[in-house]
Amino acid sequence: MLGSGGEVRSVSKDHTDIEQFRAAALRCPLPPAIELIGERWAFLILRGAMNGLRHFEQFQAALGIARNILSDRLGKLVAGDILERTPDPGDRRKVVYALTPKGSGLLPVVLALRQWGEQWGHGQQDLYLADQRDGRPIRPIIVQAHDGREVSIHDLMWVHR
Amino acid sequence: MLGSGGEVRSVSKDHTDIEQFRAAALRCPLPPAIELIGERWAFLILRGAMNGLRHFEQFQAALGIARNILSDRLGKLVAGDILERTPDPGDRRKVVYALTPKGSGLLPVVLALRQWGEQWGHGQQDLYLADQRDGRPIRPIIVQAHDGREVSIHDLMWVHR
DNA sequence: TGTCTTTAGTTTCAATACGAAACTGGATAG
DNA sequence: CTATCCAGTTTCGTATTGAAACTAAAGACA
Repeated sequence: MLGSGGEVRSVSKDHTDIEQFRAAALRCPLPPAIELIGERWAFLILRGAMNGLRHFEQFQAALGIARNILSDRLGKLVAGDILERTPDPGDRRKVVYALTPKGSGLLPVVLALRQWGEQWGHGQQDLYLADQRDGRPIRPIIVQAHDGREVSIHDLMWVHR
Repeated sequence: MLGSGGEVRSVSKDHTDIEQFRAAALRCPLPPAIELIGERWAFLILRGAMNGLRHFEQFQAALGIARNILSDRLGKLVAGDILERTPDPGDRRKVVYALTPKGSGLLPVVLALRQWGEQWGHGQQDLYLADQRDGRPIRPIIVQAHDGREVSIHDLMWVHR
């Protein structure tokens, strides 16, 4: 909020006010979101679901996660309306965990983090995501102004509604 | 990968192969990225840094985090080249934690998660982010095809380089 | 100068979360 | 009818977290 470094400019030109930050943080959507998907494994389970994993045993084998933790995380993701739990109609031993619309809504988050990791050298893959229509790779995920220009953190400011 | 549900279509039309998923996961940039910023508090520290927090005591007071954990997380973020630690030139008791370019690169991730939380009712704020140039709010962060069309998870496929 | 305060940690110890392995109970296959 | 599979749960040892007190260096002030 001071505006002298690598951060978003504050709408008030005051010096950084911790009380102000704390007040804003109370209504910020980030902490509840992090509580839902920020726990260890939750994000990787989400990635798994986005890549076709559906059953308990699949998640367990693919991620190598302890069964009790997997059970706990799947339950929380279901409770948070990110995954939907339904008995498999073809085999009643099995259970299907599928993304809800809310869960699919996390795709930009997952892809942005993946692209960031790729860009900064945290492993790289011989796989890329492409549009099915034309087979061309998707764009990097960026922050855009209303007219589509890419904006950096320095170009932003907080505004009161 | 089965392609019948809410996930990215696999380039191979085979049934979901756990071995294949595990192999791909080995080179996936997500797990290392999550190891860096997926720990409890790390993401909130990052948000704080993006909003002008600079000093240890500021982070502590703003987030209400235990001092030993804060110390540990700041150290890991510095080790991961997400924050840079420098003594404050004006007051040598103080230390400045500032975003590196790599840290600033996480802005799309933070904003995408924030927008998702806002969209799905996890708290809402009377603040919004705007472009300094024109004061207009930034666009929702989306996944785009090469030509700028918005694509959903169902429109995507994995392709081998 | 000497004392008080601020800043950025570290230490200690109790509470919580995690992980590996064994176990359970219902459904399916042969 | 028996063996196997699936989705969990239980148990117990280990690792992480959190609150509070403590430390060391630097600045403020008289």
